[in-house]
Amino acid sequence: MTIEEFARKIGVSTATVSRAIHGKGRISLQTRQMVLQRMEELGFTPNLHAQSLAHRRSRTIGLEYLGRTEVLSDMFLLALARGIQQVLSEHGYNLLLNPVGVSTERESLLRRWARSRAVDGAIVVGNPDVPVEWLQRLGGQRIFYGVIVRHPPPPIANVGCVSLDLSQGIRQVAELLCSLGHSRIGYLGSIEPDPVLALLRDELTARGGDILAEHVIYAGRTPDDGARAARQLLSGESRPTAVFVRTDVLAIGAMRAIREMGLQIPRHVSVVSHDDIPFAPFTDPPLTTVRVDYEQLGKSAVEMLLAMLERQEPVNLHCTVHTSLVQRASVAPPLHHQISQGGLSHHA
Amino acid sequence: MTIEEFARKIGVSTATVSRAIHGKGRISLQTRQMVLQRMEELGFTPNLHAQSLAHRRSRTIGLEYLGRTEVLSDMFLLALARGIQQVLSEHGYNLLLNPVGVSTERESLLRRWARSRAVDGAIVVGNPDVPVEWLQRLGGQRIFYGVIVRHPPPPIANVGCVSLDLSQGIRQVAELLCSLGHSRIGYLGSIEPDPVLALLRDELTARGGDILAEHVIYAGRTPDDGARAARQLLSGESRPTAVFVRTDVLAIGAMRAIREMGLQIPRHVSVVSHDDIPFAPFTDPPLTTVRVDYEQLGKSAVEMLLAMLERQEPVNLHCTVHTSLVQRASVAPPLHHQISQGGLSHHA
DNA sequence: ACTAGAGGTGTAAACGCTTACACAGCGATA
DNA sequence: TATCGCTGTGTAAGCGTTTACACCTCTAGT
Repeated sequence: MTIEEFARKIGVSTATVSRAIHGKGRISLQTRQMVLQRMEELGFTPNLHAQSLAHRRSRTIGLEYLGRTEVLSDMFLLALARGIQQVLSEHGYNLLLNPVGVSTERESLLRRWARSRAVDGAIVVGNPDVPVEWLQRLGGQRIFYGVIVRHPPPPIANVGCVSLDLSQGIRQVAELLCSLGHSRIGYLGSIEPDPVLALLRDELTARGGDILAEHVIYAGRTPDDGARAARQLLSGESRPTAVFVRTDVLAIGAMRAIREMGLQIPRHVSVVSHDDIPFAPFTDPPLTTVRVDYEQLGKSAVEMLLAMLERQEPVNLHCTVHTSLVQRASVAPPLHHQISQGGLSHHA
Repeated sequence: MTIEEFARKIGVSTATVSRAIHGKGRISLQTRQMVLQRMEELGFTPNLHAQSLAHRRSRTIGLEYLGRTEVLSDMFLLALARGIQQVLSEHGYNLLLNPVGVSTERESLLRRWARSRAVDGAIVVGNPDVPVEWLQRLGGQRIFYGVIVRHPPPPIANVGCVSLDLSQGIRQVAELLCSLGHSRIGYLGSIEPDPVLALLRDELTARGGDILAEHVIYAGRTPDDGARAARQLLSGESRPTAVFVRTDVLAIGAMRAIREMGLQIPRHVSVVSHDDIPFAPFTDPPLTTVRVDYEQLGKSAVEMLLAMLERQEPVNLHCTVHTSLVQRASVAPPLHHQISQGGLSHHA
């Protein structure tokens, strides 16, 4: 059923129907309610494409995901999507997904979206990151973007960025470990370079702890990498009493290796990690880890994007999302601490 | 840039441009190539909404997910989406996501999609299932659906169904356990009623194994539920030498409980489970489990849907996707078997 | 030489909505 | 009573495509 047919059926003009639908323009309250009610009754819904064509906007935004697909950590996408969807639905927007494909052509796909007016704007998220040149080229178009990025680029017109600020979570890690009495902490990283090491070391030294150079080791990405690195780290002479593992995925392997070495967690070694993947509460023991609120990341990105779309001008806010520690059973005071200093006082 | 502007710029009519784009209608090869080339150069992309309006189809299909959001097992959505996207992109279709919201209004949202011609068809997936009445009401519309469903409903016009056929995977479980020498097997279910129990029991008894009534226990959904159930199951007098756990999520808890009871896996008790969630290879020990190919499930649903869309008639195929066992370290011959019968012969 | 048919192109009417503008009715003001 | 302004409604011109139809130019068949 078209608007014309419907209008004739209820005895008004198409303009009146349209005004009733959008609630703007001059229309009497009475007519408006009548039209809306009869819409329900007759089941008339305006054609979306005709609307988009006339409005020159589709109230649809696109989601583009670039990058590596990882078995275990991909689930952050789910949380991200949930956040994105949530905000979009509150504003009556739809979400369009780009078809999968090789990444070399992703950029032209995005451009195509923009030019065909398929979307009013897009959220771009990359793993591990969205290349800066990409973003710059994106800025040239008449469309707005909200990107979720690891390393924020210099400001770009029409491109709003949201990134993570890891410092808060890391500070909490330092606070926790030091307050438990750990002073010699191991660092099991993923890939170099990794600013988190410096962050953590600073926070630790400010509280009397430290990360010795020989206790820093970069592992890789998989649980097996983590296991290997843990064996290496803990087989040395002066073994740290606590280990910070850069990702939960690594930590899963590391904890297995630690157990296999005959050490107990957290009795002999405490483990703290990062990301809080859905599985983290179910490791053995449950993992103390820094939660990354991907849902919030998605929400913030969409909010920035929508703000731009509303005003039709770059609101080039660069905002960040904080992290925070989730404490579970994988940490405890160090063994020597309990004995030599009788210090259970640090127990929460 | 509109098609008119572009056509004028390159000195042809809009009709010619359109014919070049779609490669149908009478147009000389030479002209066509010229137009396409100049499209690249000038960066003209036809307006999607105008196209959809004129074509009366959008080459977009919707994805509707109904149901419970579970922490750990939701990732099946990711695999599903991957499969869906894959097939869609091969056919040049886009994917539209319904905004999140309460499930009571989901149906009217779907109807709205259909009536507003936002999508040509939709994939519907429900957890745990899509209500049959729903499907029946869906069938009344002029749009096609591909639904992923646990219990296939009676045939409905315009609604193609794909569901899982669990029998193959379950048979393989029985084969594996019996060939290893297990004869008394425990069943740790999730929620009643559960047809898998009957399936497994049949396959087992056909091979000399069995599930005693006192070895059947329904746990729930979470790892903690699994742990509780495992303790109950294995603390009895005659404890089974192997346990089939209905879901990996339950198994994670069950395995922890088993370890805590001082039993070794698989030395004292073998564990086989179902779903093969991404984490399954990383449990301790890695879980032997039945893989459910969600990606394929998504692909099949889309293929059915697209077939209907092409021919514009119900191809009411109801297809199924099979499962298959993935063997990992959580199974071994039973202890008594190794001793009393010296039977390591069953080791693969 | 004339026509039939086919291939190539252009013109203009849809597609189903929005909205600027015109216009009718009507109470208030002069 | 004529004028103004305001409210509510209708008319019609877009929005940017597709495609049926008309037209023109060939080549081939008679």
